Amino acid sequence: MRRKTIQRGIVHKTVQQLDHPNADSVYQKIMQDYPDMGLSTVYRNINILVEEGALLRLAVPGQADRYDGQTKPHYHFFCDVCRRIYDIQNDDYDALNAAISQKTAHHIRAHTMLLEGVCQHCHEHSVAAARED
Amino acid sequence: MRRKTIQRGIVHKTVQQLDHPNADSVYQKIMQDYPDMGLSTVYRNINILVEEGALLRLAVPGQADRYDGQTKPHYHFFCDVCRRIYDIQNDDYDALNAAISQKTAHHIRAHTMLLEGVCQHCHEHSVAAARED
DNA sequence: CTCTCTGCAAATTATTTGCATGATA
DNA sequence: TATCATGCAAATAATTTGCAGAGAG
Repeated sequence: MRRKTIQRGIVHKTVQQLDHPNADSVYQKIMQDYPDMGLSTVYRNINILVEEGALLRLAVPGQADRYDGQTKPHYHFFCDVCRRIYDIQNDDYDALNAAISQKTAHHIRAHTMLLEGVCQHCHEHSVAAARED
Repeated sequence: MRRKTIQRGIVHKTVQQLDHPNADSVYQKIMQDYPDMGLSTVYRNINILVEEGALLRLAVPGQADRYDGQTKPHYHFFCDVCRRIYDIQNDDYDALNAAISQKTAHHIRAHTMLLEGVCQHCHEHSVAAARED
């Protein structure tokens, strides 16, 4: 039987407090309040939480995996420039869902779509930079 | 000036011959015909080809990166059960593109959407297995 | 008291890098 | 012949595992 531990609760709460963190960011944050927790405990509990469906694991190109503690169905957008992950909610989520053909797959897991490109914020930055040339 | 090398051509061709391979699969395949090529040469040239846009890098959860040598715009579907990657073409590609709101992002890079779930093939298998119980 | 979980250190996997040598413009 | 690329081995980064002891049921 699997026990519910203090450490797992802390890991879960910390992932939810941060913005799509990787395992090391979670560890660093936890260290501030509980300096005795080990990195492998963070990894072990993250894996258990993902297995239980309490966290979502996001694979991003060329980086450590990120985690998401949000439980409401949504998708993700990864900005190639700032490497931030944005949640795709509501209208956009519904539109994408409607477009997914049942031919392709039997079942698309909620949450797990990852789009990739340049976010509005970074785009405006690059346009502004170009004007200065 | 970057030179065009024999090895880079071999790496490119080999990725195209295989079905969304990881770097090691590409290396193993190349070894059969060119046993003197080094693994780091495979990695180095894969990275150059990705940078040039000749290959696409796909990050999948809990595994080594996969590569795709197809240049026509398309998206991807990763089956959580068999861990195969399927290309999403034509009709489905157009429908997904139409659903992507400009609110979310300035520009979604072609090719880079990764859906995740259970493919038709694995779904039928699991239904058949359930009938036998 | 038993058995799971933890923290640490060592192991593993995927990928990158330093360097002496080989190949190409 | 000056550079750039290669192959090898060592280095690095992310993650997992083995194990002795702590803690919960």
